[in-house]
Amino acid sequence: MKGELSEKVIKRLTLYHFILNECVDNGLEYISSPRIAELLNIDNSQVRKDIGLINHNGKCKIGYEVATLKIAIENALGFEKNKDAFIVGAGNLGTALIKYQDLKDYGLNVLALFDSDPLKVGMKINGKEIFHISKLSNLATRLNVDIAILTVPKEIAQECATFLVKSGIKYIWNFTPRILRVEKGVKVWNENLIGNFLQFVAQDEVLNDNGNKNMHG
Amino acid sequence: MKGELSEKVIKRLTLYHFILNECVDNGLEYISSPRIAELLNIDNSQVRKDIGLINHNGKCKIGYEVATLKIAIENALGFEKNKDAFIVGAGNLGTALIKYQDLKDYGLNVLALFDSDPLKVGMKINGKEIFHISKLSNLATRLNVDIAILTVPKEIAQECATFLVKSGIKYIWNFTPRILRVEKGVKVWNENLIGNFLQFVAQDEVLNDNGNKNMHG
DNA sequence: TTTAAATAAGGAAATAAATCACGATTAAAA
DNA sequence: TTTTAATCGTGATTTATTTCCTTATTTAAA
Repeated sequence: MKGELSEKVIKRLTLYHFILNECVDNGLEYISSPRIAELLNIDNSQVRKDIGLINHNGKCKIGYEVATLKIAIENALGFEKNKDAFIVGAGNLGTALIKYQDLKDYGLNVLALFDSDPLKVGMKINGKEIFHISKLSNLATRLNVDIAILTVPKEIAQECATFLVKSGIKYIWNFTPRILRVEKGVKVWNENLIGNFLQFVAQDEVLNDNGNKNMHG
Repeated sequence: MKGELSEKVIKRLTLYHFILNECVDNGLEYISSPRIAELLNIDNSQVRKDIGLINHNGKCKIGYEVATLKIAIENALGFEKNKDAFIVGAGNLGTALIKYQDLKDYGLNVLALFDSDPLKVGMKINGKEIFHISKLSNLATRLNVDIAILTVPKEIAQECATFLVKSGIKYIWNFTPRILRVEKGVKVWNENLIGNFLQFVAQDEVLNDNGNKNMHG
């Protein structure tokens, strides 16, 4: 890999990966950069640049081999490495995520959920048990888990984050609308579902440009 | 507003909005750009530039007024406009989203869900009825809805999208891992939950830099 | 075999974004 | 009142990203 991939490049690579999966389903062996670019409404040389960044080569006049490019992207983005995680907060979003097959497809393996509600503790969702939050430290150590998906109410987001860090969690995928204070060495990825979509809708109504667009968030 | 806001600016503005909400909860009246920048691990002049883009002014030596900056961001991002939407696909993600209070907080009002499963049709989730997908065209016209949240299985994503467009839908918030072909005038926002997070984890393990980071996706 | 057309690869140019630097302002302390 | 220090606002600079353009390759058609 030629250095670190930027956020923008990563997003496009995941979109290329979507397209490659569809090619596999349809039995397509090759796909060209102009074709990928057309589907995403972007410049075709950008597609080639991105693919070049992960050191993958195509064939002139033909395009890229679907099977090998797919693997190259998976390797570049770390999909092939299995990573264990906990979901903290067994509410609607937490339970939706545990049922979300895609997480597993992309190598993120959720081992258990945690909640403080005694009514939820002991229940199983999709075969994964909900433990009381007080059990998290022990289990994180025993199972060597350092990734947490935080889906608790915003009011307790910081408190939970502090607890997670104390329990040895190093990566927090934060679905709460709070900016978490964490100590050095801990990384937070803030997921922000709605912001971009609304702006996407709002801005278009202002511009009223009416071109078709495929955008990624 | 000074022209169109870039995707990156929008993301940061939503993060500032998170911080401002917390300030309101804590009774803080003013917040400075260095403070916001510190929470997000970004440059403080960037915070000022972003806020300048939405034509909001701060006070030297004091910072920005929380209440008015919050409103300025809400106006810039269109949170204050009420927008009606349908959820298409009453699976796990669809039902989680209908229960997700944040959508409403940000002005996105989900009126109903749609599914093709006869067992689901007629049920209500959070007071919102699940209709058979065949009813969508009529309801979209009657209720003047042009936003659809697509949470169906990937195998039928394109088929559904084509149907939605025929039914008058103009904005598709696409949670499926497929790139949708839509005609001119229809906009697709591709939500891609996992890609960035995994890269975030994977890349850090390679670098092992151990600085703390708050990042947004 | 030759020609034509589609494409990859990658350097160069143009555009966009982030950072730096500093003057102006202002609240609070001396 | 004067000084000090924090902060805003913004032009200039640097860095990153995208687009453009040319060359080389290769398949398929003439």
